[in-house]
Amino acid sequence: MRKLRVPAAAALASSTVENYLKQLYRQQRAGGGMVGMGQLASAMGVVPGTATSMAKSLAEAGLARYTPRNGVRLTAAGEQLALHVIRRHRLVELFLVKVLQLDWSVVDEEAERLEHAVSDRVLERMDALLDFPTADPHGDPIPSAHGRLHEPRRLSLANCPLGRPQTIARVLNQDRDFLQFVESEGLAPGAEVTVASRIVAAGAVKLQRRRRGELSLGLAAAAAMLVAPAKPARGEG
Amino acid sequence: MRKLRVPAAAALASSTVENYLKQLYRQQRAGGGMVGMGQLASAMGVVPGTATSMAKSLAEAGLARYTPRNGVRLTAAGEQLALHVIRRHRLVELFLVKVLQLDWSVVDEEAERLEHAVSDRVLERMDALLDFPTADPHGDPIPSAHGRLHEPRRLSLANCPLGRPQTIARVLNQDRDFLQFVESEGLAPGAEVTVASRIVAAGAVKLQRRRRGELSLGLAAAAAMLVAPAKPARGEG
DNA sequence: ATTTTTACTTTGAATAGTCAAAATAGCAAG
DNA sequence: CTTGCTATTTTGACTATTCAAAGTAAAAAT
Repeated sequence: MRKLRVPAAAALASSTVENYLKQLYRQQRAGGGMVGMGQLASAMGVVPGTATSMAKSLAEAGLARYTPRNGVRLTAAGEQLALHVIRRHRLVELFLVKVLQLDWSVVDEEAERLEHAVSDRVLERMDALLDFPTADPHGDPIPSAHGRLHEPRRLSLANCPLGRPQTIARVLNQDRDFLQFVESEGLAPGAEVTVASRIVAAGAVKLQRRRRGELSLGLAAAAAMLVAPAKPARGEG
Repeated sequence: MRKLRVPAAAALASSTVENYLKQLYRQQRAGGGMVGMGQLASAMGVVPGTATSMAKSLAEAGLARYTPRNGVRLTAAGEQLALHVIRRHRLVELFLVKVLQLDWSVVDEEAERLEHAVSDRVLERMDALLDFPTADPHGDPIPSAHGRLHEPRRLSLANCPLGRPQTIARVLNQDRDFLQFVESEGLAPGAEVTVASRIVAAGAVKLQRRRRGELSLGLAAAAAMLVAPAKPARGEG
């Protein structure tokens, strides 16, 4: 008799571990490779010693590689798990907005708690009910059930060409107030804007909106708004 | 300057504590008052020593009264918290059935995990989306947001009058196989049946269903099916 | 090169929740 | 009363996660 084959995603991680994985995944995306204990610690809101010991545990569990005084990096297994957590998070976010009508500025927060409690069974239902969406309300792509993630590289309002209409594709900053501002100014994903000018020295980006007139953004804010070249609408090309 | 007034339900309990409260609430309903450490322990699947120490913690937190060698009993505060947990559980169950189309035989299980992760904000939305329901898919009444619960005392298939049509009102046993059986035999809440006879010595209850003919149930199963006298349908009174 | 800084690791301790196993209380029989 | 049984309580230990604070290595600065 052969052993029962257990699904790949059967690895059970505590929600603490899930959060570390998620964070590590982000950081190693952003930072290119090894994540330092200092970064990890401050991102997780713990003291550095805690990050060190968690890094070791993850390594022991085969979810990460840890080199003292150098950093951690997820293994393939760790990355898969991270992607599953991210999938849960983003699907839940979209679900909360679409089905429960919550404001997009709060769903990140809510999903943070729910992502650890949603079973595969429930997740599949949400996925189906939402008609297998590919992005969450902030424009963040949703990993597939198999842990595959396609992140198109995009320009932002801070570095896209001037004078050409752009569609807001993704908002990187999940801060509540920021999102509320973005929404109130009509800059949610899907909105169309043109960057009129940039004064880098002053750190300001001047936008031209479709029917709302001008708006100035700080450079940091502009960099958090990813865009895609707008499809020329009928009668405009 | 006066202190900010914090909402009553602000007490934060770990999910472990929430589970103990829920369990305690049930047991002291069923058993009349004090709950013994043995009962609590076996209901929670822990050793008696663990129950003792948790009982003490609950007492320290003001959620229960604990008398050594006698038992625990929830305080008013503990009962309120328990009712909030039960509200979350039951609302989530109904949501899973109605919105996510999960089978009622599995929602108890799922709600067990979600009930600790659903915020008030999310819960209110579910409540509204479900149009403020008063019972979950098993017929269990849903406590109000203020922690009030109305449990009509009901007869069961094991003790209701013979020969009179009854409507299934509530199924007390949440066991997956049992629920699947109940459903497949057309005995879900809302169904109408008549108890034809009871042979107590043999522990058997014979039912007459609307258009499905006879069915025999064990006494334990019958006792788990609560009923209400059926409203005489038009043309039958 | 030697010092200083910064980042990291280690160590010791705390909390929540748990178990195993030893100690004990209360009661039931004799 | 004394023995025994059962339910309960205690004690000691263990895991996961965390912090504070002391120790250390590598990099930066002089």
